Amino acid sequence: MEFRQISYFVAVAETGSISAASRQVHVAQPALTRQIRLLEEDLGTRLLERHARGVRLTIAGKALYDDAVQLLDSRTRIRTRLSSLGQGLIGKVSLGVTVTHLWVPAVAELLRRYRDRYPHVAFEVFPLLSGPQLERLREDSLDAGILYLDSAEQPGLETRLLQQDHLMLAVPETSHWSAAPPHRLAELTDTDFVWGVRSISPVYYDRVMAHFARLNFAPRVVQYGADNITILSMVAAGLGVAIVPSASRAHLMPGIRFMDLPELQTCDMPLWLAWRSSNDSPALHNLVGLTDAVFG
Amino acid sequence: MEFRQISYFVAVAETGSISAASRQVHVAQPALTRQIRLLEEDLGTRLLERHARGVRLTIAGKALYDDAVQLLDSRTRIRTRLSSLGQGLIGKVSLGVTVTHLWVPAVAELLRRYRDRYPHVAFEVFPLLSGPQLERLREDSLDAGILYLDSAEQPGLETRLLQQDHLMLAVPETSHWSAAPPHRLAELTDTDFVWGVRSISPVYYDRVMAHFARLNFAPRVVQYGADNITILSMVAAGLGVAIVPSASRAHLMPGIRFMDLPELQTCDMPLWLAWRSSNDSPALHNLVGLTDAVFG
DNA sequence: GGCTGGTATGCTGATTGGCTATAGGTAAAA
DNA sequence: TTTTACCTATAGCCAATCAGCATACCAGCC
Repeated sequence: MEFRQISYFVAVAETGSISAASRQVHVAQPALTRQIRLLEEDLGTRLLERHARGVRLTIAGKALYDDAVQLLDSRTRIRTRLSSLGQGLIGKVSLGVTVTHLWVPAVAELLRRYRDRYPHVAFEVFPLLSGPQLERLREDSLDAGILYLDSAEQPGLETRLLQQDHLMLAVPETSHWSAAPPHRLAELTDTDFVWGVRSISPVYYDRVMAHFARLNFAPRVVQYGADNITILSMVAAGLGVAIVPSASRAHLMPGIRFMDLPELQTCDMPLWLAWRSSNDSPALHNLVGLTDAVFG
Repeated sequence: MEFRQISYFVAVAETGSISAASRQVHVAQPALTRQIRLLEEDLGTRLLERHARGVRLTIAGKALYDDAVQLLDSRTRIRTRLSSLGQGLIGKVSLGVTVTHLWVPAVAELLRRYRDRYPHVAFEVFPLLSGPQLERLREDSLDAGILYLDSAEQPGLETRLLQQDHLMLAVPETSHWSAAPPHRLAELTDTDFVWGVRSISPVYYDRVMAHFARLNFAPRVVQYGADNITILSMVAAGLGVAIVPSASRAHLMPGIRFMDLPELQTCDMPLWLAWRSSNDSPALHNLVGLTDAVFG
């Protein structure tokens, strides 16, 4: 039983004649006669009653017809599904984004445009910090991530620079710094700082610490926060000032003033899109393409 | 996309290696390599990542695998269904039986044995008189019938003689004939008869009438009944005597005595099994075979 | 560097599938 | 009844396809 024979048989069944079917499928009549006979021999059953004016289906032929149509349908369905999958029009793609950057307009734009353009792709966005993203990329439970990396060269990963973040200062509106912004970090020696925990995002943390070491400045930390939102909440509550990525500006939290300091702006914090080099998902590559369009 | 390629692909997917699959399907490795490549070209998608230690499925390959397995399952399912159908193990068969003969032990035995032997065939038994059976056989809404025919030769039908019925007399137990059975029909000249209506079973009716014409006997009919049961009920009620097929003996109705008369026993009433010659249903032919066994 | 276990490729022979021509059969038309 | 038209079946031939063999090539491993 081969697909060729099945489609011939369906044509014969639908036209009620081998000759008519042969014209329909653009194959000579003897070829069809033979293929039908081969099918019958293969199945061990007569499928047609041959008459002078055409053929009629036997009981077995009728039974086969329905199944045959279904088989052919299955085949075209598989074809179109694979084709859609190949173009990344269906399937699934998962993306990790640091919570901080979910609020950045360009990122939001990316998510929105992807959903608009590929509405049938199951698009899952996971709010994850850089460390967990990297882990899940490596273990293949995440297709792509928007995250901080210590280097563009990541074994087994491909990367693309999205934007260059810097650091900035976040102070409570109630603080005297709010009215009279500092110009140098040194002015903040006696100021209380809210600080991050290293474990949750070592790449970011180490980068900031390295920069501060170069500046020879050691903040007086009075409080630690688990993530950026927590830290900013504490700043808003007046617990102290904080050093945050410039992307945080998108948060628009009440009670906070963001300020740029030249010494902080020189700390480059590149934001990357990363994915496994061996990931052949077209849906993912569409996402990469769209990222180029949005950030390029 | 042909079944050969699909089954090769499934083997490759399951073994994770073209070479291993080639051993499994008993085909040389280059042939498999080529067929897989043809399949990929046909579908316009890469299905395998080739590595030194074997192959891995791509996204498209994984997607195809599930469908491919289903396709192969469908194929074997179709095969077994057609085979069962060919042996008459599944499908449907409809049989008409005259109400009178439903009670005949051999017929009941036939029905029971068919159900036992072919439990998965939808076996429908229709209580119908001979005329309607013949009609429905001709219009193909009945597979077989157990009925009276005016001749064994029926155009378009095949027949088989089941048994030779005769006629007999049915008298009420309350009748004086019950105590002193008649020996000749002539004795019944002044007796009331319950008679059948021609239209419902012309073959039977005409045969009886022809026999009576030969005997030169005209019964005094006081009442007509629509079918055999009705007629017998009237006899039981004492309305008169009746001439009935000998098969009616199986009915065992209270208040009735059946009696044989030589003149009635000479009226042959052959009971036939009949089916359309063009009916190729194996389930039907199994029924015919079983009929031979039961009645043969 | 050689070995091992895998995939890819070129060549050849066998199988298969399709085409043409034609035979044979049956139902409708003449 | 004969003829015609239309259908299926068969035979023979040719082209395309497929499988097998030998071998190249490639990557990891000792």
